[in-house]
Amino acid sequence: MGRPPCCDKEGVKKGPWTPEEDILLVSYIQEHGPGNWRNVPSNAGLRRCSKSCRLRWTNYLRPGIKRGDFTDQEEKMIIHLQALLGNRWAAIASYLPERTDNDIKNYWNTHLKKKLKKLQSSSANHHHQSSSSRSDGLFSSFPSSPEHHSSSNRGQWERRLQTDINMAKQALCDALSTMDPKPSSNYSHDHQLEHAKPPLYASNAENIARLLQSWVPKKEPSSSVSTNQHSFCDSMGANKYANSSEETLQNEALFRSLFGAVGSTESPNSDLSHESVSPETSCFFEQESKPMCDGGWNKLSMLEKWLFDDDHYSMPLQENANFL
DNA sequence: AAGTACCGCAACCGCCCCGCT
DNA sequence: TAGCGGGGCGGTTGCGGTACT
Repeated sequence: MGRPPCCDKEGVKKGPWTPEEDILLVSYIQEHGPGNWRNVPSNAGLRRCSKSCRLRWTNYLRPGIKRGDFTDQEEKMIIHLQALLGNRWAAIASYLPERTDNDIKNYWNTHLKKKLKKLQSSSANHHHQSSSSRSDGLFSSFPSSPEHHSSSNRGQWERRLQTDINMAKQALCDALSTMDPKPSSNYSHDHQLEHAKPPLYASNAENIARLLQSWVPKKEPSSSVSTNQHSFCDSMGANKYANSSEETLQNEALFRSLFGAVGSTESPNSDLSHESVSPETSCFFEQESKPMCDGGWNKLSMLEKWLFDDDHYSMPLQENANFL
């Protein structure tokens, strides 16, 4: 007997979610809590696949989700975590409680990949005539996956990776345990979110309010959905991108702080060492942390510290330098 | 102003993991 | 112990918006 589909293919609506559907879903989850997704569509009166409901909730409606521009700090964490963990977006997202794995994945694919590629090519040109080992080491610090490594080093790489993952988890555990008297060994981002944001559905109402704020009842259901959604996004501060000059400045600052050694001639071990977090970046971190209500980022400073710590930054650099 | 190309993101698809029986 | 099924995850797609010609 074959496995039945999670939902009937017939009569199941696909495509963009309407505000009405969002409201139905959020109302249901507020009342019953997330979980048992198989029953959610029927119980909530939605003609949607259970998976679709779950995704909509986790990627869009869940409380505490931050949308819009990624901060430099978030970018750095994503870059470093991607180097460390590969394309394990859920794992990466667990360290960025306000971002979803889908968001991070999209951001990586659309922004950071290009950014790093661009940086890689520019640096390759810059160092073409000089010793290449330096730049190789730098950019090999951001492998897309362990497959990029030679098989002879893979075992070693994996052991180090596992060690660092464990250390990261421990650091995060320590950081989070100070927020919540009930420590958890499970680090799904949902759990972290719940710990970091004590009121379970605190921002649901906010999400819905924002949703409704820009929602004009549509006359033609098929045509206004995306417009509404964009308005929703805009109303949530997702003014997608800053003007280009500002973005350029930010990128430069990012590159300087992230890859401060690029184009310079310091010793190889100085890659992304603590000087990679420039004073202005440190300052930025401080300022950036404060608006995070509940002190979430402040509480995570241990992890940040770990992430930007010399030793851990140098791990992938030094290790990966051997893989090319 | 119109047509085209490109980009970003929400959502879907299909595989995998893991708990339950 | 094997099979089932729910849920999670990463990769991919398709659509709408924007930039360019």
